[in-house]
Amino acid sequence: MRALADALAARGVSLPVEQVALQLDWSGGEHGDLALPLHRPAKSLGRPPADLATELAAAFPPVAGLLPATAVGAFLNFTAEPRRLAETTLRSIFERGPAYGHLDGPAPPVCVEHTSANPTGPFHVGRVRNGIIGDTLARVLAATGAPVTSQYYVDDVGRQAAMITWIWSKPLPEWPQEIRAVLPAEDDPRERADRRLGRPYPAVSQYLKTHPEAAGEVQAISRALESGRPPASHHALVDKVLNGMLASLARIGIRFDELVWESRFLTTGEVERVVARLGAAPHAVTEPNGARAIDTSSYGLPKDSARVIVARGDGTTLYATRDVAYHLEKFSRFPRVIDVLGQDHHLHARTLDALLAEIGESRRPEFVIYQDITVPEGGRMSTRHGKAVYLDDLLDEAETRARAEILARHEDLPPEEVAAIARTIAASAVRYHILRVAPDKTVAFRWEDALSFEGRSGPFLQYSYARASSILRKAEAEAGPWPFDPDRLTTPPERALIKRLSLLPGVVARVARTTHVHALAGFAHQLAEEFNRFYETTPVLKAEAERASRLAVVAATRRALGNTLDLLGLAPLERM
RNA sequence: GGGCGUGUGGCUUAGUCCGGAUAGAGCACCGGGUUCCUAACCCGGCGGCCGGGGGUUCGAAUCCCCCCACGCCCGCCA
Repeated sequence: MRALADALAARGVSLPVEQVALQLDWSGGEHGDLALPLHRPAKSLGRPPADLATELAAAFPPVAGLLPATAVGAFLNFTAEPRRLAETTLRSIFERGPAYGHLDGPAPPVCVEHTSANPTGPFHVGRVRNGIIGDTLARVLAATGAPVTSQYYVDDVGRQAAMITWIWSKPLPEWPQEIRAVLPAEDDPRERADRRLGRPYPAVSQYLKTHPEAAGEVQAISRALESGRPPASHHALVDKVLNGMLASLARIGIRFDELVWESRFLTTGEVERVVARLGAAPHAVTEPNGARAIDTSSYGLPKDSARVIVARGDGTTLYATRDVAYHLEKFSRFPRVIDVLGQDHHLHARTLDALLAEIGESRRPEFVIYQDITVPEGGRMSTRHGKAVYLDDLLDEAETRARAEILARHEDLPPEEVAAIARTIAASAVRYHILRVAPDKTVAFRWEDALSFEGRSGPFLQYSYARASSILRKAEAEAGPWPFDPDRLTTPPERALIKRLSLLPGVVARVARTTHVHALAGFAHQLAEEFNRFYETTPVLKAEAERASRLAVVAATRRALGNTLDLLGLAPLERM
């Protein structure tokens, strides 16, 4: 299929119209696989487009793997020769196996930083959108042949982390009453650390607004953290909360190659060097109170935020300054650097760009910006405003429902297997539900949608995979691999399915280029849909002459769908 | 006020970067389908002046301009 564009371009030159190749477009419709609109060239020739189409169709030389070009109205249509498409597609899937859909590479090493939520407590669904996008992007980039490193930037020196240490370093009797009130009457030892240790956080945040003396204590801890003398319990505490949070993410398949602790850049002196470089920068200014700043008005930032403070009068630094140090380190290791950020960080991204420019750094991270997840009452999901749905709660509910669905279908499965399948279904439902929406679109969270196992959902993909597995399981007595005869794969559902299978590598390439991971989610649904149509209309095990060839189609679909699930971070299921 | 983003059937959305044929899908609703490989499925139907207006073009959901609505950001927080 790829060769088609080249073949046409080569011939296009010999045709009277030069810009032919530029008009090529995937139509994917009933008219053909590739369509060439001829309105423009016809106009420049002063001829009716339909005439030109007819003439070109007749004159177009045969191309290997293509049916003869046809003229429909003003369009010149090309269709892949189904026999050959089946042949090359199935063969490629069987040869490449788990790598089908992957590109040959190599591609330059890339760093994907995502999630990086402050270690202050459990994840709500809004925060998890970052990880779902980032983790999926990392998987797709790896499939292009790039060595990928995913990073979680742990802010262990900021005010948020200081708040956690502040409250937990006090003996319980000394806790302010309004904070203590949020603790449950009895400690549940089974509770994970992020939930237990993060529980007081919203109350602390509230309390500090009205209690300056407490805010002062937190400030003191903050300074201690920045100066590299953290309270004894600090690191272990943050580590515990963080590990609880990571366990939560692991439930939906999100994982990290590296945890990057922000404190590291302070202790190595890298932040200090950044401050020095910024002090010597072209637009460096010093505020009356001794704070160091950069005037970024020449970078087109909104004028109200044109002055970016990089160090306070007391010498302590701010998030943006430390982020510069972090990015310099990333640039030293990776030719390509991607940051996944919520839209509330958009201004920060532009500020970071400006600061990098100020110190003469020419490289920039690529930002993948996504919009909020909102709640039905309005506004975005937020722990502090008490408008949050926690990932664990959502997954727990999804598991409960999945279990009921499984039990309604299978009475004989051992409980452990039911539980394992339910976990997998729950994870895919939640992950897919977030993944399917374009990142620049706000997601309005609704329980009934997030818990859907039907239609455009993760479980639908898994169900399709399970159906394919089931057929192959039943056929196994006769053992694969299945030889196929392209001449026996001629029904419309078969052809449509095979065409879809052939598209996966192109989708991977496009997603890697655009970072639009939701497009892969869309492809997965189309593939599963195509397979289900095939499944409903085309007998496989009971077929006679076509049996082996159809089994090959099922095996190829199972493979390609499995690879796609893997790229999406969803687990395949042999039965469900 | 300034900046960024979004607006597509009742609801959720794809397509917008790179303009082309009848704007794809899911949910809901209506009507069908299981002696046959898992009905978490399939088939059919209903439902769209693509926020509004202007412009460019043979052709606009897509490009340009203006307006409206909604969300977020505009800290010596992160």
